[in-house]
Amino acid sequence: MRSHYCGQLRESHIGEQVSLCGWVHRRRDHGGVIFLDLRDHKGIVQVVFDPDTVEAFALADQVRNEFVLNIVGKVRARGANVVNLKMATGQIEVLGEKITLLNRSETPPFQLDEYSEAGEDVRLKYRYIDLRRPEMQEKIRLRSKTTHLIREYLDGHEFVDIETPMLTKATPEGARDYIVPSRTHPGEFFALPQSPQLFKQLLMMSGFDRYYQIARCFRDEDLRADRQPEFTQIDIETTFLDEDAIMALAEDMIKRLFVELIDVDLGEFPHITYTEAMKLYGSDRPDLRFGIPFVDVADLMKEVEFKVFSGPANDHGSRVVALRLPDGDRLSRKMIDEYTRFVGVYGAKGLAYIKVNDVDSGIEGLQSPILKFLPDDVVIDVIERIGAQNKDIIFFGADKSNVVNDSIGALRTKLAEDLDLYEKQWSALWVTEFPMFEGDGKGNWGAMHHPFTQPLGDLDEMLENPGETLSRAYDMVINGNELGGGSIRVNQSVMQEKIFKVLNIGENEAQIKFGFLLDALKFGAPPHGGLAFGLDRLIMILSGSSSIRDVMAFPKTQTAACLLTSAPSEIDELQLRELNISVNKPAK
RNA sequence: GGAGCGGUAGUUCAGCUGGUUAGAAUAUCGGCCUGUCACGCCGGGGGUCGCGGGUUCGAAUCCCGUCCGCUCCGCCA
Repeated sequence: MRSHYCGQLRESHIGEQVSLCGWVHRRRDHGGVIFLDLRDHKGIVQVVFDPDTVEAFALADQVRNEFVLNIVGKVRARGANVVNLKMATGQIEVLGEKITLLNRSETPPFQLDEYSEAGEDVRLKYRYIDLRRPEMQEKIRLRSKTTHLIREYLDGHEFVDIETPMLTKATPEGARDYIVPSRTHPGEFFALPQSPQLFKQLLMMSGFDRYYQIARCFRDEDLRADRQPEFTQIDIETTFLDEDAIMALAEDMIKRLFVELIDVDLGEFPHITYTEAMKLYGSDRPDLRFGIPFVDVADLMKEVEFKVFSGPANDHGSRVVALRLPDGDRLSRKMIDEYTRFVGVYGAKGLAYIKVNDVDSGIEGLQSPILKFLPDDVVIDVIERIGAQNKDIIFFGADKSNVVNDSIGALRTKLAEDLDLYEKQWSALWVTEFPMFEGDGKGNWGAMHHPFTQPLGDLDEMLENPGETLSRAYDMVINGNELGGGSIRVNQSVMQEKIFKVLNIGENEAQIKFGFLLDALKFGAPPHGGLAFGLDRLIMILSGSSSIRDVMAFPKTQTAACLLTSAPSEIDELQLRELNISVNKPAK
């Protein structure tokens, strides 16, 4: 039926008879001549109909947008005065000889041209039409190319692609599970996997040496612009490799993807420890496309009444940092108010700042609502430490450490975005030596990565001092996005038991939840480790998308619903009975 | 669970200090047009102002509730 793609026709085809299949992108009727722009996924070509070809002309008159046609015609050069340089096919056109109407179309719910913008809800309801748009075609095709290259790379490095179950065991750790009722075991439930974590570890114990899977994962948590309940991981696990070897391999793979897909050389990834990342940027996924590091000044302010920053008392677990924005005089009062509101979202109770008018004039050269609350020598010391220059604005965060890190860290990236402070386009790095545990301040510990991560250092010391214990975990960060992460796993049951002990998971509980893993560790479990990348986020970055939904063919809305299929939906009474489920609908 | 923005024609939006018949652009339909390419010109049709309640002589507009979409915090690795 088809001899050529619409978008592929060029001057080299002039004189050829072609048969094209596609959708009517636009129709221009000039009475005596009709132009149809025919579109397929390769692009658009103009087809001309002349009244001499009576039948085809009559049909071209009837045709409307998004009708599906087969057109037979002859490629010819356009006259010099009607060449369209905006079109890839603009040097030629097809003289239409015959139209076969393959299908009609109702008027589309939104216009498909590049000049119209439809709301996302309409686009999602008619996703099959939205995906016809070249922009969406490009993103979904980029995704396909990416997974292809990943498979090619990993296959070439002796990785084995192995599928793991989707119906699996609920794990109370981590995120909320999506639950599937079991018909054959009344009252019992499967969970959809949050990640293939334990299965891939078991596969290492089975001697597969190197495993990968492009695996769908599920987490029943609230959505964000970069988070969907159902998402895809590039899941990787290896045996007998240490973290440096694993990072080197993953880095090589990602670098190749960037070169081959978007022609970007990411360079060698610097390594930075978690501790340093938090100290300098207040974030475990710092955006290093620009500088502006935190400068700690708490020691200079020991004697200062902390209230001037609206923070809590100067006690343990708090932090005071300064952030130096060069040419800060470009910020209006209104913008500073806006940033004050912005940090408030993260729990900061205010945003103190000092404007540096003339750095050589001492205290006289400074301007700030907080100056009157601070001893002059303290202010001068701070200004000196941060290396202030004229026109700078110095922001301050003073509060509990996590509030300072979250709020000033977010302010740092927000300033970069708003003021375009980027010094380079790409920044890829590794963050290493994450803490093993995070506490709630009441002596309860949770695993920061997951409980199967190996701690660094002595195990007895870990039991003594969980808060100080680091781990053999690592994250890859690109432009401030956590792209992936992993760790060297626990492969000895003694170690695993001690970790459970810190997590206050009793022997019984551990047996019930992870008994199969603890058993497996006793039968010759080799050293192993790996990592997982968020495929969706990777495609977002590669395609420059601001929403994860734009790189998924059929994403869900913020309430985790599918506007296309109207899922989730109620099910039959009969289905419920078979599953031994009764539903209590919440009162509306 | 919380904060913010939005919901008006098929679509994108204006109207919102309450007051005749709710507008624009585009799409759509009809007519004209032989070189356009976001064609042009003329004419027409098209509205549960998200939904429910309230205030009022009168509500798209004010108030309360609710649903939906988006962004963010919490949550989530």
